[in-house]
Amino acid sequence: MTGSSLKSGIGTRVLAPTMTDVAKRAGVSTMTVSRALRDGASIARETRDRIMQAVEDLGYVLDQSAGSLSSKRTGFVAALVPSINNSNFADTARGLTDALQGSGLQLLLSYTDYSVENEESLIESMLRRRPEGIVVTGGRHTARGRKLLENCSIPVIETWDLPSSPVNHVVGFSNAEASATLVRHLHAKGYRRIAFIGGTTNRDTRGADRRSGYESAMRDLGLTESRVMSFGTPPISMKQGGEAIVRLLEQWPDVEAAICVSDLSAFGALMECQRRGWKVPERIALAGFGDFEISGTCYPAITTVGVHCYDIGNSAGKLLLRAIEGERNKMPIAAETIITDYEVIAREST
Amino acid sequence: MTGSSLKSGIGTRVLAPTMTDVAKRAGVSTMTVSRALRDGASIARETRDRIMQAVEDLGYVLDQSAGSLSSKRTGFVAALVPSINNSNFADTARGLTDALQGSGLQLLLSYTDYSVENEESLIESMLRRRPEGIVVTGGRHTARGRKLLENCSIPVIETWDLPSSPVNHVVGFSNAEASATLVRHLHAKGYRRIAFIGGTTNRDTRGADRRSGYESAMRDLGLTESRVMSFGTPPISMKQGGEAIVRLLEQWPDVEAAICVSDLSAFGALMECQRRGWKVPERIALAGFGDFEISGTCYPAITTVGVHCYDIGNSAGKLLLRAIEGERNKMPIAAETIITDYEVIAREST
DNA sequence: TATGCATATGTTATCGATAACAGCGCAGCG
DNA sequence: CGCTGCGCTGTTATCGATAACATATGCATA
Repeated sequence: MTGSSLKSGIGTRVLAPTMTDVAKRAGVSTMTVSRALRDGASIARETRDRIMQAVEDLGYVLDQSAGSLSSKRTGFVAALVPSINNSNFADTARGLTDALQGSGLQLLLSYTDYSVENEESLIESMLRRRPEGIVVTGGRHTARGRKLLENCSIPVIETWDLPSSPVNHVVGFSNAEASATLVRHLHAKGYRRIAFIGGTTNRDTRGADRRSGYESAMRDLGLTESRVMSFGTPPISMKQGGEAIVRLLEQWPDVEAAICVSDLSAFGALMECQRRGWKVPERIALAGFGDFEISGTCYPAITTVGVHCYDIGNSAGKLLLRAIEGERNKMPIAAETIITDYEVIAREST
Repeated sequence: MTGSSLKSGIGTRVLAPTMTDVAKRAGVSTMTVSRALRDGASIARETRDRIMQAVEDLGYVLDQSAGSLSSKRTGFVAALVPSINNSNFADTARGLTDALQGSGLQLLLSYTDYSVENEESLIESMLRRRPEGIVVTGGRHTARGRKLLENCSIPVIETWDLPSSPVNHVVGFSNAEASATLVRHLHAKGYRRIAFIGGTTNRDTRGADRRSGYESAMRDLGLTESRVMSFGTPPISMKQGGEAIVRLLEQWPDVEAAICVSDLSAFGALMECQRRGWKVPERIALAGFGDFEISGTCYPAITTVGVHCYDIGNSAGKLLLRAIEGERNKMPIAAETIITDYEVIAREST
């Protein structure tokens, strides 16, 4: 008999109990145990109690990987975000988790570190585990990553962006347009010599989109001289934001306002200004992106673009549930694009 | 024949290809395919190429859940952190990921929202998927959660704490002792009327430990009047830190220094002071905990306790690898406790 | 009493891979 | 020439659960 029993000392460990062990102990078949451990199945109260007791006695834990092999349901969805150390994406993850709550689906989260190569390998290792749906951040992938997504035959959602040719579903917004809106807001407030601070590469595609949105908005407003300060590998840190603002004002001392690629770099810039006694917004106005908690708390509070991170995740989660439901009923839903809201939040820094 | 083929339109989707499909196409047995897809197995170069071509043609992705059923290796470890929107835990996750890099083990991350009840259900759903190891945050669990961990017969690591009776391995430090060290540091600098700002409940056990460390250190120093301002549900936000400092100074206007349960609340308190024109550290000195990026960047920079978050994760990851190796060789390693370092980082705010 | 149906449980086949062992061909060697 | 050993590939059994179908029992209804 394969036994239960646990660490009774080094080396004496026995195999974990299986459903067969539980069935034997409860005097029923494994099928009955299987039914007892899920709900909805018809089973006598007394039998279920006996089984539960056996489960308890043996310390049995269902082996879902075995179960999903026959049921074809793994009960999880995969989500890839660039970074978990970023409250924007953390909020999206939270929105996803909340949407999945009670659906029987679990979220398995991983982070790409803003690298599409990492993303590719994560997509593959996630798909190996047969998730029922997958949520990725952004619309840029490696060729192979994209192919994996296209061929995986489960619902795919790209978030935080509006890819020009989506793989499948999309929940996001135009970072370029949001950035342009911020430029127009500053312009309306009277600022003309507006600069942009961001990272040196396009690794952070949303950051790159924000820069291009800035550039096109400046052109549209007839402000031909665009001032882009690129500094540091994305995502740029608070500290790098501080260094960037110094360089910016060295290079273009006449700049009146600077838009930073994110609130974090804007905050770094703001603190550096305070350190140097440069008044914000009098000497230089500062704006960020993302409405992180910090930008509403700091003094002066930072003008930013509020993107609805939680909603992105939550909408993606709900859409995913519908899509997975569709798959299960063999009635796949058509690809959808959900565009989420954003708004300029004017604060003291501009 | 079970086919490959993908979205050719709604409803016409076919089942994902299996290893059998690949084997047929390459004219070999499934066993040979299985060998080709792993490394180390002896296989003819030409055969492998043919198989890889078939894999490519069909868009085949290995089904690991099927594989791990027979091999008894799922190739992943589970990690539970209180929150992902907290750079301390994000750093720990990063340390873990890095340690696991190249080991063939993948990290599956989930967050408990600082709730031991959530933790319990996450432990169970993780264990259902048969991870090869599990890392949890803290030493407090529900009774059932603890039992699950004790009986799961895989290596368990509790982090960020030094539980009095650990389940198995531990990688952490004493939050109480670290907090006490900070109190002594402030005392040495001449501060006497030192307060503590934290949340209203013990939900955040590490926060609670820091408070008790503060209290015992104060007693030890002969400073009998301890001033604890509890405000907000843990983890307390920046904003709540701001409100708490105001209440603190209302209640005890003579307070000279305040230790906040984390850098985030300390930052909130600092900004509120600036808003109100209260000079830091002249009117009130502020210290935090955790050495978040923000406390080194803000102005004035915040004195804090640097805990080696990344190292906690990294050490836990390395320990886990050794432990899993031990399990695989049927030579389980003995329970270890690794105590990580911390230090007071004195900055401008005190 | 016979019929029908719902409830409760068991039996058998199967999910998709891998472990363990077996077999085949060929090179090297005595 | 036959034996040994290695490199490569195939066969069979199996991992632990669930789907699908079969069976048994009890009760209501005609």
